[in-house]
Amino acid sequence: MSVVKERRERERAQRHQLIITAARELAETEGWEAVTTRRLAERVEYSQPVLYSHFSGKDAIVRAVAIDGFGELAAHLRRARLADSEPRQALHAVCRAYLDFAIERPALYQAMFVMPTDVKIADAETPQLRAAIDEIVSCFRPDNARRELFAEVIWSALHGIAVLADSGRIPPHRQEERLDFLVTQLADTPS
Amino acid sequence: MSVVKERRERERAQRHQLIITAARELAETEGWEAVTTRRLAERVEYSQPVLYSHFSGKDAIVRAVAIDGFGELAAHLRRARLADSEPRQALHAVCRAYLDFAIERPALYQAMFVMPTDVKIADAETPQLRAAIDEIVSCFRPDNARRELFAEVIWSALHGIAVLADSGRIPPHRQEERLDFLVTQLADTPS
DNA sequence: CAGGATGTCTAGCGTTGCTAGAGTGCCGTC
DNA sequence: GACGGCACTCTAGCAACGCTAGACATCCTG
Repeated sequence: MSVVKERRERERAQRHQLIITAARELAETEGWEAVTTRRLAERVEYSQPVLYSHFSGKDAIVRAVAIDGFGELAAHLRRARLADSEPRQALHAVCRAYLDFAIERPALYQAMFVMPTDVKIADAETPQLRAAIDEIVSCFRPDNARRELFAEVIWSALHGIAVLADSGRIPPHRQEERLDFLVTQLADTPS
Repeated sequence: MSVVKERRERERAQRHQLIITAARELAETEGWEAVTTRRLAERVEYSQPVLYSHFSGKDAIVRAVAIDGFGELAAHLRRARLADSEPRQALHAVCRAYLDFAIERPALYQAMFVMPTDVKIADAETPQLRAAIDEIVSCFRPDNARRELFAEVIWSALHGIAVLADSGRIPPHRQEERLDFLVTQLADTPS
């Protein structure tokens, strides 16, 4: 492979990422309804069709943003978990980190978890998402046979709290109180 | 007011509801992305502009469907709660009823809780939604000072379980197990 | 230096939510 | 009972959307 081709591919990869970050920034500042292919193309200073040489369509761009987000979420949760060694506090820290992540990047969080994408099971298909959830699982002892189930329920609760607060359906204050209650009740498990 | 005018208004109210139910049926059979103003107009056998004489726009139609859903959800939960007199079992029954509702009418549930509407705080503005949530609150003893908070967290968890299962992010089987765990852990509260 | 492949752009298609203005028919008044 | 006016509905069209075809330019290869 020639040197030129390598450079081309490198530039292409850069532009690929540029599109993703541009879409994300546009969504974070003006909301996803403002992310149109025209505005996005203008933002990356190319014409519309180049978007389609990188992604199969707009949905694929949103999905790419979401996958980026999964990786960041996993890192964010891992950092929180390792900061506290006590398992009980670790769960608390991870849960708080999850809610912080959702609240500080609402648009990114939407792309990851509420917008209609076909990112399915939190498993092999998207290892970053699997890794993020595993951070919750890891807060329980390895010999806990039901820790997978516990993590699913805690994740669900966190997700519910995040989206219902974001849409104003539950009052945004008292999030800390809700978090305390959730962890207190779900942390000490019978088994 | 003349008799004719009354009849007109009655017919108009009927058509109003016809639009709402048509939108809902279309969404439930083909998904919300298939609900366009043209298809909806064709379905109610009128031209597009009549929709705008009833609703300010498509969003308002979705919101009307959602509000209808809130009322149904409230009735559904109330029925479940009153079937069991034991408070502990009542909470279990209400939670199961909530998940059933979400799973059996996914499109309606989406309009109510995931699509971007400006239905805000679960309070005065939309009494039907408030009534639905109060069914969860009512599962706790009136002298429980924190029952409002408990209900919010349980609602959040139920919502999370519902949407993550619907989008295939957590395996759809074992919903019963998750429900059991949730109720067992959150039902007996310290206070 | 020509030929071909690669890559980008202009232009446009079909569909979307929504609206203006024409047309129609029904009502209440004299 | 004819008529003027009003309420109502429809046809037609706008701007913006996601997406694509085909022309044009640019660069590497033989």
